[in-house]
Amino acid sequence: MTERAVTEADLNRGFMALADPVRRHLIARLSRGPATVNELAEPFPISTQAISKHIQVLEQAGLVARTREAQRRPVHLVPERLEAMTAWIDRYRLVKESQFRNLDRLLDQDSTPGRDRAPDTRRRPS
Amino acid sequence: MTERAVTEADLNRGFMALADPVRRHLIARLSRGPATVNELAEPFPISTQAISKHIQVLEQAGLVARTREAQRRPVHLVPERLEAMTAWIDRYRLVKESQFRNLDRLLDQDSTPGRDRAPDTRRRPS
DNA sequence: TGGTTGATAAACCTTATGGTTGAATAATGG
DNA sequence: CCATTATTCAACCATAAGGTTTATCAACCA
Repeated sequence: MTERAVTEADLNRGFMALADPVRRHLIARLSRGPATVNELAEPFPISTQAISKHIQVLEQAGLVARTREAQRRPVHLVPERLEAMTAWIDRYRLVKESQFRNLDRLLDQDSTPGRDRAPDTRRRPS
Repeated sequence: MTERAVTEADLNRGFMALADPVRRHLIARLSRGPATVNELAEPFPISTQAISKHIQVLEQAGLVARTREAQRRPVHLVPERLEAMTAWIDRYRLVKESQFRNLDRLLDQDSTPGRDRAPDTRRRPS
């Protein structure tokens, strides 16, 4: 079924697509079923053209697809790319707190012999 | 435990942060343990200042945090925000194929489903 | 056929992003 | 103190992102 590998560019476009709140709302709406551009645009205070552009962004990210229904172009969700994105995140989100604890040791073996621990002199907020 | 709710702006910054391949590589590197800015910058063909800015983006997204170790500012991963992002995606990626099958029926009955609210998510003016 | 509906295209504007270089800041170690 | 190391700040530049408005395309229907 054309299981093309997810590229870096796919992740760029995928995460960029989800970085916009309008597009996240569109995803949420489409998770309840397909909708046309006008239907999707209705709740938003921006123009239909802007929504159309958002849908193009989602489509190029592989998150949605469009079909043809008379004059309308119903949009529906394509969940596979979302799965690939969670798969990416899940590789890195399972980090143990102990890695933070290893901080001093990791830095010590680098170059500096400073055994005395650093005082908590974080930069003063301006 | 400082369990502040994840806001829309948090998701904006979080997904935007992951939309850049350099920052994703930084996340991958940091998932293996903390590192300083110079260490993080070393594999990349761009300036250390650029990496520093990337780290600031990740920090403002809540994905990493910095401590102080002598002159160095070791960076470590903060996995909680990544978890929140997968949680967001997981709400919508579990879409049945049947929803696509319902396409024609949904469009025929001219229903405008789920008019819950109009989210005003316009880009904020300066 | 021609009008209406649904959606996109094109041109444009403003702001954000990601990079650069050069200078400044902070802490360490002679 | 002073030089060195690590990092950030500041100014600048090119391009992309998100919005607008106007115009165009495509398909239905009266």
